[in-house]
Amino acid sequence: MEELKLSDREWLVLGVLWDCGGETLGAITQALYGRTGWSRNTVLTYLTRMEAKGLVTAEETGYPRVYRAALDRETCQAKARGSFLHQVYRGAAGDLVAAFLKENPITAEERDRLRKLLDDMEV
Amino acid sequence: MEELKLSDREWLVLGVLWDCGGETLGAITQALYGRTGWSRNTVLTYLTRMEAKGLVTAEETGYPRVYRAALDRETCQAKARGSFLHQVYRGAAGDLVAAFLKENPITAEERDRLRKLLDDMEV
DNA sequence: AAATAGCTCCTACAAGTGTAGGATATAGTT
DNA sequence: AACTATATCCTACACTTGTAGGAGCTATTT
Repeated sequence: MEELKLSDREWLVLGVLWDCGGETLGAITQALYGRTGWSRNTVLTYLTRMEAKGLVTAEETGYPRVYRAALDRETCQAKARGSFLHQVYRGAAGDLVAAFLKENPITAEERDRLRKLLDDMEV
Repeated sequence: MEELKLSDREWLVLGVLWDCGGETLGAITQALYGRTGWSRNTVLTYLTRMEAKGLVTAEETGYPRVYRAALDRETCQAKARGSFLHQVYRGAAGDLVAAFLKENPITAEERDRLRKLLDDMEV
C-alpha cells in the first residue's frame, strides 16, 4: 500500500486502462494520442515503469501483452482524497467540500443526493 | 499562472510561511523540524528553488533575509482543487464531494453551512 | 579586534520523471 | 520463406526533487 503518489501522466495512463479494461500497447497509445501525442515507446516506458511499481499488470503469456490497471479507480481516488485533504486542507473536510461546491455547478439530482448524505450523517 | 504543481514538501514549506507570515531561515527550519527533520541547508535549498519558481519571495534588503509565500493559501488551494477535480474525478464535482462527505466526519455546524450552500445553489 | 553563531553561496549526487531512438523479436500476410 | 507491422528490450539523456556538506559572509557578543 504505502504512499501511492501518481503523477499526472500516470493518471492519464490509468484512466485509459480503467475505461477500456485490458488493452494492448497499440490501442493504449492510440487512446492516449489525442491528449498527449506520446510516441509508442513513451507509452511503453510508462507501462513498464508502472508495472514495476505495481500500478499496472501485463500478461506474460500471449503476444502482444495485454496491460491492465492493477488497482481500481476508486482505490486510487481514495488515496488521492486522503493526501489532498491532508496536504491542501489540513484535514478540514468541511472547508474542502464547501470550496468545491461553491465553484462547481452541480445538478439538481446531485444536490438532492448530497442533502440526503448530510441528513444521514445527522444521526 | 500556469501549471503550479506543488510537491508535498513545497506544501509543507508554504504551510509554515502561511502560518507565520514572513520568517527567517532559522525560524522556518525550526518550524519544520518537528515534522521533517530537515537540516538548515535543506530548507534553504527549498526556499531558494521555490523563490526561483515564484512560490516564495525573499527580501533582498536586510540580513538575514525574510522569506514569504508569494501566493496566498486560497490561491494555491484553488489551483489544487482544479487539478484534483479534473485529474482524479474527471470533472465530476458531485461525486467528488459525495466521496469526501462519506468518509469524513464533519460537525453539525458544518453540515448546516453546507445545507445552506446547497439551498443557495437552488436558485 | 576576535570569536561565535547563524545565513548564504556553491556544489553534489542519487532517484525519479518525461520523452524517446535503435535494435531485435514475433506474428500475420503474401 | 520473406516481408511487414507491431511489440518488446535496452539505452539514453535532460530536468526535477530530495537531501545535504563545506566555505565564506555578516552581525553580535566578548
